[in-house]
Amino acid sequence: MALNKKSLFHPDDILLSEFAKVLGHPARIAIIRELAKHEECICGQIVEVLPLAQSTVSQHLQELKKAGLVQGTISGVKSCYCIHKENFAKVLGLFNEAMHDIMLSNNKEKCC
Amino acid sequence: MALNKKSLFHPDDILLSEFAKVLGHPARIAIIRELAKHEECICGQIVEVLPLAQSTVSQHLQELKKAGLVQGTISGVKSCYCIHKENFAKVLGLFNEAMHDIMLSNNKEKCC
DNA sequence: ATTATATATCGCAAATATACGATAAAAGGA
DNA sequence: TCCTTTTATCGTATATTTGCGATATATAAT
Repeated sequence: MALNKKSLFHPDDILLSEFAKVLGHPARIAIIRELAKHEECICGQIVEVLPLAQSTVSQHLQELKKAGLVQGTISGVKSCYCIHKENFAKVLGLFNEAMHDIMLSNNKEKCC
Repeated sequence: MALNKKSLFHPDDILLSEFAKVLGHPARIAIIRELAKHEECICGQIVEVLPLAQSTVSQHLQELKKAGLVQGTISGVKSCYCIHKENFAKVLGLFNEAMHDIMLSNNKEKCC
């Protein structure tokens, strides 16, 4: 690869691709789903649900956090995570907007 | 990594993550946008628009094709691509459904 | 027939991601 | 205080992705 070309793209495309990328692993989809499922924010509970080692789950959580889709606080020995709804809604909105634009694009019929 | 754990996840999560993954690179977002922008299906035109070598663009196109989001036919020397709207709409629909469920999940207030 | 053009594929190098075990850190309980 | 529990981080191995140049292939043009 030599150099990372990602910065050469349009910021909008970078933003959307980063949102997509972080959801581009089944473990992270599963984590988000698990967080959505429970009132209480989960912590080590997620580890039990996923077929992955604790350290790996922790890494996935960090990535979701870094992307702003999840927030977490330490409460005692445990760590509490939940979906960062504000951020999530915002980026999801941008994503949907972009996808919507694409879907009603003007290549009416099958072109190829 | 040793073994690929992806198959241990729920098929739904795998499907969604694969959709997200293929959109997880700015070049592929840009390609989709470019395809949506023009009536005519683009081919080498995409190469001109992107800051990447022709072979790299071709690879990204193949990935989009493999994921079913794009279709392409050869017309003469040129190659014509367009968005596979049917597939795209279907997977996007599933994705939106899942995201929607997540957004109206029951962790009412900030939990952490 | 030769040449030019357009695209796909191959082979490789480098970057990133995935995964785990080991270990660190920090709080709670004995 | 010492031990246990919970989570984060480090180091490392391996897998995957990204990217390019070189090359193959196939059509079009001369």
